Amino acid sequence: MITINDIAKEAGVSIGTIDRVIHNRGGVSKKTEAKVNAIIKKHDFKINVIASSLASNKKFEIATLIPEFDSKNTFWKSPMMGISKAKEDIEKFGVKVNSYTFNQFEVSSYVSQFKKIIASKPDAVIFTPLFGTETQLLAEALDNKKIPYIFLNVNLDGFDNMSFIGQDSYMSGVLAGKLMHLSINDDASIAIMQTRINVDNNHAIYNRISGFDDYFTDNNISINRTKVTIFNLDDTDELKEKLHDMFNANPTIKGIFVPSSRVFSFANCIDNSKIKDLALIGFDGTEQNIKCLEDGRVSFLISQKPFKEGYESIKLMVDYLIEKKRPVSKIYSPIEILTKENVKFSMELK
Amino acid sequence: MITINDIAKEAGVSIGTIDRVIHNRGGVSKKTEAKVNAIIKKHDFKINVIASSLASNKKFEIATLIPEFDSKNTFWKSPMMGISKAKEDIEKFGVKVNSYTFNQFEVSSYVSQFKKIIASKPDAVIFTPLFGTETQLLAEALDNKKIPYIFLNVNLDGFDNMSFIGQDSYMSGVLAGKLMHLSINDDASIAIMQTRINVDNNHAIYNRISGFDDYFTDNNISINRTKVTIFNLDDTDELKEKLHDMFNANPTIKGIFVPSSRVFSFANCIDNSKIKDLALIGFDGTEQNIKCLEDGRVSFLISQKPFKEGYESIKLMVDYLIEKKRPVSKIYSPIEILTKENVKFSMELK
DNA sequence: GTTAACTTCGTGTGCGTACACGCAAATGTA
DNA sequence: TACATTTGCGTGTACGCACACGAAGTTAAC
Repeated sequence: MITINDIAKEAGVSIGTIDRVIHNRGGVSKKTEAKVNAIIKKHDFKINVIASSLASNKKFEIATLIPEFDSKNTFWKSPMMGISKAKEDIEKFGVKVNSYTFNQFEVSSYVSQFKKIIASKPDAVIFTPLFGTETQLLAEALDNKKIPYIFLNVNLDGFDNMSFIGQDSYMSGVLAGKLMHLSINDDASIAIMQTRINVDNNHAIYNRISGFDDYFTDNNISINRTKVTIFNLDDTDELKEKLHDMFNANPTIKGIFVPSSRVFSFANCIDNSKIKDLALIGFDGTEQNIKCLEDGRVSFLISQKPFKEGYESIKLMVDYLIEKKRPVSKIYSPIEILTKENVKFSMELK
Repeated sequence: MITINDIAKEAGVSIGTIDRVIHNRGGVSKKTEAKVNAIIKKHDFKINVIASSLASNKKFEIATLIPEFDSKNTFWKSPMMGISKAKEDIEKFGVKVNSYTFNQFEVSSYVSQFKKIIASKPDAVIFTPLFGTETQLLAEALDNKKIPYIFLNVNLDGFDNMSFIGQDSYMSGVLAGKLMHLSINDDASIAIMQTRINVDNNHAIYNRISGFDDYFTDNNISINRTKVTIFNLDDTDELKEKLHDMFNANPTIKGIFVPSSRVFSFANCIDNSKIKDLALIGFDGTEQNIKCLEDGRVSFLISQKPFKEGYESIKLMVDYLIEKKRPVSKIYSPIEILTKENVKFSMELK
């Protein structure tokens, strides 16, 4: 393995000069440059990434901004954990990650956090552009400063974002439709549970419902589907009552589709005797959901590996910052089907 | 980020001593060691892999031995690609990977390749212990030389292997059973396609069939299941004839379970008009299988991410060689369900 | 001869690694 | 007891390889 030193000797110049040639930093005569390049080519010299990253003590800062999570809305916990994991992994490369969160129900919190980020002069930003209009303005600030940014989980068109990482929510809805179709008889009917606007990750939810609906429409399956709206998922009494009314009004309901990560809330409000005959399908392998899956109260969970999304978004950005590798513009996470049988193997390897 | 130097200062000793503590090289008094360890723990010091691998100009060599693949038996292609990818990734850490393959139908090829590996004096070996008796002898040689090894894809008990990475084939069979059950009516019947012994990855196949069977038995589902044996999958004529006979003999067959990666062979030998009403379930997201999935001739594929298995086995070993991190003794890959809807998102991120 | 503009050199830096060596206490020997 | 030898514990530092910047050398221009 040839080193910069060997080249310097062979070319009869110092390693400083070699370094300038390699990095095109100028200040080298045409003659010397040609000579050095010839030697580099001759020996197929490749820069030693290890030594390089040790020497170039460049310190990058990446800022991340995603919605906060709490014990009820745990959706954003996984991406955050992925970000944290990536943070550890890349620390050794001298890249710092500063994580910010915002309240997804308050535009003002989004804006103010974003402004903080811009003020911190990061080298790159990874964020969830939940609010279109405001993002317009904020992204412009990043564009002006030539700060690269990646959209995480929510995609908006017409922006200069380097990439988008997230799920194809529509397709995951279609898949949910298929699984539901397999799980119930054709003469049964289905309830689609909706929550009030501004729910956790509501952008995706809308698409999931479309996909779910379209599966039945496109395949000419005439299973009856009812949309039921719940106002407060944390109000167990309301939920139980609503469900009770629902089953009374429509006793043929055998499938319940919950297009959010809250399927466990429903599972916990249905009697054990009744739930046996029901197919519940929901999203995201959160702790509570997995519990329901394991004891058979939920049939399928669809997960988009949100941990990995968070993790990869950082890794991608680091690859860009350090090695100038531009990622592709859209990266879809896998749409994973979780069942009782495979769930315990579904956590990330390692 | 805390360095070895900071620790030395804080402990009031030299960095040499810190190094000895970190690597357990002895020659440090209990007192000093405790003190240093406390500081290491306090600051959560992690060795800087970059600097470490630069300094220790050690060149590790990992040998891998897995079955060869060809255009028909493509199962082993993915692990090999995972190995190749990992190879690239770790090259910069001064770790070399030498890949060997053997003919899975010839014990002698396994043994001779293994002997080559031992002769090459590798620092670690990753291999598929397909033949038990022979492995006994060969693994002993590794034990004697204190060369660590990981089992890939096939697990054998009673060995000193550092870890096993592979799938829980039994459970993937159970899952296949569940999906099959969902896909057909209770009055239909199922054909389980067996191939002659010595088929690609036959170890797993046996377990898959057990799992599949047990799903029905354990859940008291009385769907009729027939086992059909095919001698040569590459003989299209034999296959077509067998299938034809089978459907004649048992017209209620609506589900076909192929416990290997060869489900595409079956799909390609069934008329388009007939296949519409059939549920075909197979294993592994090989190119040909995915094609069948996409055009609807196969309902489900179950995949254990063999690429990732290959990739992770190397990474795990590198972590051990460089950082002395011992992996857990058994690592199961996810049992992934592939459908028409999610298959295009299932390739690895990046 | 002075200045400015180019080129190139030399070296400290990043962070561990590993080995040579120093020093003191413990043990051995006569 | 007096001295030598062995152990045990630590120190100091030369690497590994590229990076980056101040300083010095060279050339050309006026």
